[in-house]
Amino acid sequence: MFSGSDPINMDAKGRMAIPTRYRALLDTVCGSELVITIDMKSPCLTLSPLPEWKKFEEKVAALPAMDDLGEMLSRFVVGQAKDLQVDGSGRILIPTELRGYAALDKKLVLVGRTQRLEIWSETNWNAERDKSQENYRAMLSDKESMSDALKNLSW
Amino acid sequence: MFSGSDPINMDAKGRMAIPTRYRALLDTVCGSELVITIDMKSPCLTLSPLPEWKKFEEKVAALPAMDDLGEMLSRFVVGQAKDLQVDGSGRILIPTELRGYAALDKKLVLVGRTQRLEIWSETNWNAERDKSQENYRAMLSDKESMSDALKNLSW
DNA sequence: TAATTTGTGGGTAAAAGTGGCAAAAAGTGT
DNA sequence: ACACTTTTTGCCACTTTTACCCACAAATTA
Repeated sequence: MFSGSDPINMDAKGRMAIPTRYRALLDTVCGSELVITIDMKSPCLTLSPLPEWKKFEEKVAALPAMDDLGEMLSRFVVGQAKDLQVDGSGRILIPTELRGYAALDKKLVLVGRTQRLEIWSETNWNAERDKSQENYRAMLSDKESMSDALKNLSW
Repeated sequence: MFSGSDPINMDAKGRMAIPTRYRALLDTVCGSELVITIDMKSPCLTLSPLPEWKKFEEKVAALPAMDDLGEMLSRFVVGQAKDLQVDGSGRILIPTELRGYAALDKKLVLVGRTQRLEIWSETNWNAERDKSQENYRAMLSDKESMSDALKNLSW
């Protein structure tokens, strides 16, 4: 569904334009109703079409009540999820309270992750990419510990 | 499918001509629909016919969801993959956001890698070639650490 | 050397992205 | 409850980018 990255400027009011190549798609899959929340693993936000989000929310709700991870996800991910509507000019308003978590300022990067989108500050995005790249190269040079998954990924 | 390297100039608008010898081939195998993304191992971009790309994307999608490697590839490789169409003059437009990663400026080198193509800046390409050559010679002189595969590679 | 093909550089029109204004809505205090 | 301030939202206009087209130059071929 979503792939590729787009550099986008957030305006002074915290609004971000959705790339035109996604707009028609979003309109058909969810009537342009989106859900935004934090990503627990990385300093970025995630943006999903409403139906996709609901599937995730149900999975979290189904976790055992005493499960620590479930509790955490429910509180911080579900607990901070907000509904958004794409406005007439194809933009969304990123809630103030979420901007800090992902350290968003003017320059953003919107990243397609198949079922959902990620919103990064340009700074965090570049830093994370460089870090991952180092890890990846280290994995490749250490043949011993290389996972089967990686060995089979001929590319 | 692809082999050999071609020096190509990127114009001021970020466009790059596809060598003539590939054009008919690309038209038949993928209707000139290509996918461009970053290479995690090296500071270059990779360019693949759409069907080839899909195979890779499926492999990544099949990796365990909690796998760090899978997450990394999905985010940075799939996440930055953009579809391209060869234009009427046999050129492609290299997305702005990918140019920086591979440090592309005017002089590029297009390298055939069997199933896909690599796009290098001339500077990075020369640097990488020199570095690899040194490594290779070092490996050849160190018989101990030479892998069987390399020993059996008769030339 | 002429003719054809390939590579390169622009021009232009359309589309997309961005910023700002102003009306509307919500919040605040008297 | 009303007036005033602040925030939000919708709208419009400007700028930048992209896509498409054409023209010229270089290289290849006849």
